[in-house]
Amino acid sequence: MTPQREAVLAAVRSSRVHPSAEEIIRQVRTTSPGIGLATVYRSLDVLVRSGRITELRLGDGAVARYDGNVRRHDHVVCSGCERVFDVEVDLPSSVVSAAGGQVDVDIDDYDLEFRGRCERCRG
Amino acid sequence: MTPQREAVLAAVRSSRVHPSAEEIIRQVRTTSPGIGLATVYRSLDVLVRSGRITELRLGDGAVARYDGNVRRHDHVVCSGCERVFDVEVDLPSSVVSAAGGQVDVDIDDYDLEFRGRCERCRG
DNA sequence: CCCTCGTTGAGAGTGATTCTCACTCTCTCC
DNA sequence: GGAGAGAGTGAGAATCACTCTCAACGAGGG
Ligand SMILES: [Mn+2]
Ligand SMILES: [Mn+2]
Ligand SMILES: [Zn+2]
Ligand SMILES: [Zn+2]
Repeated sequence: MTPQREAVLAAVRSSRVHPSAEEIIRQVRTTSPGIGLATVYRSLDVLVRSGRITELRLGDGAVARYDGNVRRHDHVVCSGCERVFDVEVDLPSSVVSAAGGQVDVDIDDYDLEFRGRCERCRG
Repeated sequence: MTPQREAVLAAVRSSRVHPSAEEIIRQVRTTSPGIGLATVYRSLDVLVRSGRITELRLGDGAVARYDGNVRRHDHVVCSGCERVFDVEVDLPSSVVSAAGGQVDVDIDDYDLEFRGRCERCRG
């Protein structure tokens, strides 16, 4: 762990919005102004690989978002403003085994993403 | 519907592999050799907007994949070979309402993606 | 025929991410 | 208290999947 990686990790952990790389870079540069773009992307990769953060591809998948909460949880994405909210729901294991019963794949994980309109985007 | 759009639709519908744009282009060019890249992307966009096909962002989300099956169903992705399989599971509506109860968002849809290793990639 | 307009194909452009490379640190190990 | 090795860095070029621009085309209605 280098100072740059610590700074990136701190930025991801302290954010509540599932930030994109660009948002992370802006945040990190407030305290480490000289950090390079490539270093931030490399740090994110190192942190994801080591399980300290999670990478999310939500919505149209155009940009990666990062999550400092590595406990299993799911997300709700507003289709208006694209904000991402955390939810903790539990998918009955019968659903997972039903899926596993239909294809010859050992399922070991899943991602569940809900979509809808938030209160601001409803009106 | 122009001949190009028909050709793209036919290619997506006849594929069983949730093809990417590149795979679709290759297939379409076997019967319509002159079709342009931009036309294929535009056709895919038209077909998605009109609800005749679905766009999927699976796995790392780097490339879009398309699905001629527009009935609601879910997918299992092999983390070894990245092949995509269809499954029909039903998510209890209590799970959706549990999610909706935790955030102020009117949830109207969800995507559920399972991950695991297929029989080929296990050994 | 002739106009209009939606569509097309080629190629340039875009945006997020990744790669390359010269340079700098931080460790050993004399 | 250097010397060398190796990991890590920042700048900028490169990549990749798409998206845009634009001149040309082509069906359909006067
Ligand atoms: Mn989260
Ligand atoms: Mn499918
Ligand atoms: Zn919203
Ligand atoms: Zn496989």
